[in-house]
Amino acid sequence: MAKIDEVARAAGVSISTVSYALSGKRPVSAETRRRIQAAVHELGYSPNAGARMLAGSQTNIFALSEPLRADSHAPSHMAFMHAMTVAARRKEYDMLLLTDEDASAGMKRVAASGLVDAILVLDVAPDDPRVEIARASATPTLFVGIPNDHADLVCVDLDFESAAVAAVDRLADAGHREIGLIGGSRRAYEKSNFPPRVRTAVTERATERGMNARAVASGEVVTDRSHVRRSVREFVAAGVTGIVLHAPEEVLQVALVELAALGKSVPHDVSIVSVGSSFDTDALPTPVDSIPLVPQSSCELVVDLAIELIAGRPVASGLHLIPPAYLERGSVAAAPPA
Amino acid sequence: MAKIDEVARAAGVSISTVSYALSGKRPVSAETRRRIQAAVHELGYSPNAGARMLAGSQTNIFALSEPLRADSHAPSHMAFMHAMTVAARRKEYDMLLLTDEDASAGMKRVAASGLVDAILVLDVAPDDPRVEIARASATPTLFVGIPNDHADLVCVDLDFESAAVAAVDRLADAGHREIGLIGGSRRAYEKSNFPPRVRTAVTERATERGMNARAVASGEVVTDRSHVRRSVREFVAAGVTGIVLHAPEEVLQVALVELAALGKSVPHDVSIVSVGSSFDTDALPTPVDSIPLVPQSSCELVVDLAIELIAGRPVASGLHLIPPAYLERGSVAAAPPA
DNA sequence: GCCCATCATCGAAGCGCTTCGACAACGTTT
DNA sequence: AAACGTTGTCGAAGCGCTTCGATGATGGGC
Repeated sequence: MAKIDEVARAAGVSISTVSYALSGKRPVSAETRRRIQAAVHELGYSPNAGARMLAGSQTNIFALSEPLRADSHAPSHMAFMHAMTVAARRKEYDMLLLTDEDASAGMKRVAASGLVDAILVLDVAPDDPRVEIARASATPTLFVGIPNDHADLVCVDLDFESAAVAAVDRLADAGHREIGLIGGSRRAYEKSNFPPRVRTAVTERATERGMNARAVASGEVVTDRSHVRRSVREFVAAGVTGIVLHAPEEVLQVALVELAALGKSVPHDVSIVSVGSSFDTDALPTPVDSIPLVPQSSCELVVDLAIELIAGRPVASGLHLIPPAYLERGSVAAAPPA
Repeated sequence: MAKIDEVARAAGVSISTVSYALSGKRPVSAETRRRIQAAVHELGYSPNAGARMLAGSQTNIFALSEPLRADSHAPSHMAFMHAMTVAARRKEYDMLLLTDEDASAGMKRVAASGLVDAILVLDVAPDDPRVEIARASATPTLFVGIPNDHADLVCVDLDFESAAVAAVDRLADAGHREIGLIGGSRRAYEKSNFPPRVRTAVTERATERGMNARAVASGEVVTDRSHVRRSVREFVAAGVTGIVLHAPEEVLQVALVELAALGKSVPHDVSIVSVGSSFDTDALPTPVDSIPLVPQSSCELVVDLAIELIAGRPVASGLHLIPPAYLERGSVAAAPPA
């Protein structure tokens, strides 16, 4: 743990010159900078975090508020936490973890103690209590996901409505007239914001395009796959030729297996599109067209916005929606003749 | 963001008295303490984290090194990260997340900058590169899991060997003579330390008890359940009456379903014990006897040990094994007559 | 009634960094 | 040759806290 004065002495300059050379906030001659960098390397110098926080006004730490409920879909949460931490590190920020039982108290604490420069909120519920804390706090707070009451908050999310519309349009363009939506678990519909948004957008767009849409929620797939299988059978019996799926990976797997069991081939008999999935549909036995929810995109955007806010630059409050991208994988074909 | 001098003024005392009243490091009269606490509450005072780090020698932050590989079992990792963060908070510590791509560099960085008081390492691989960093670092570093080369490291883990022995003994005592072990995925056997430990312990103990044991790995259950089902069928065909299972929840589910499909009832025809599972076997449709791997236990212990090290108190280096607990759930019965 | 503990409190010195203002040393402009 | 901006560097003042040594006030022992 070398200190800045040791570096200064080794390089034959003053402490402030070392500081300026490292921060780049004032010009330092090339030769001096070289000597300082050599000394830094030589001594393995790394500025003391506490001193930096105290003297500068930044901590270079974000807080990540992630409520880990027992029923959460762990892989998605992991993906987001990981993507967020990586995105932060790319900008020289570290990530401090806040847990659920701590959510509000934790946010207050890290803000009040100046431990973090900004708070990033994941897995936002429609009526999330963290919204109020955010409003009351002077520490920039950004949301990934959209609470009901989001005026004057900075929220980032995939544009689920557009994604749903794009999926429906793709099927409509291929001539499908009867489509089905398989959503997530009932719990997802209650605790999250976007499943109902997708459902509404799918049914509305289908109507606009003169299609007939039916929607079902998946059950708790980990424990019981029968619900999804039954839905698939009912869809097929009802003449559905296009399926939009907005659910975790397991649900898609089960649906594909059931279609195969029914002797229906994808995309010849039934076309299928996955919407807002945070997993890789290319990794499935049958690749599936998808409009993915890419954690990296949301996380990088939210980190960038956080940095803008920290720097005191203006950021538009309200929704920052990420335009959906349609990945063609051959699971959509022309509707079979009726 | 009130500061300590404002609290001091409001309480009519000096700054140092406030500090002592809050830390308890020197006696302060009851009356003075009362006034100070009132002022703290009134002003919403929370000590500045940076100043505290700089002046004191502690940061009250742990780093958590968690390599999130794509093939990791997200639910278990989540459970551990969460348990660790909660355990830390109970001791007034915050948790800083280190990602894999950062593992070694990140550990060095947080140690060199004095950002954290200790580093906690999760998901330890047999030949984990983080072991070397730990040895070279002055910052206390503790492992949950056991690398091959663990001399002079502080490692905490469930006593998997004893757990395996207890499971085998339970079956042996019930008169079973032919048992089968279903392990985790092949990858788990390569990347983790404990699956082979369990396998070895099970087969050795079975031999000691005069039993015949056969062991199989599960395939990648999320994508392909056939592997586990085949193993179960083969076990049954070979006359296995007791199954030890050391694998994720899904594997157990599949095994139970397959047993039912074969017309075998648990525990009447086949007894079954889960070993080292971090999930709740009570939540299954059929509760199953288990010797669980409880994240809270490991995490609380490792946090306690970290605090001892930080305080400069001696901690035995080497393995700190958590004794297994056998949870009886009625899935083991006397072996049926041959 | 005096001396010496004991207790409660205070002042001041850092902790290691950032940043502001100052100032040489130099070339440019008049 | 005087006046001026540049450029590169330095000294010193904090940032908000912890902690050490010192000091007054109190009370018990003789």
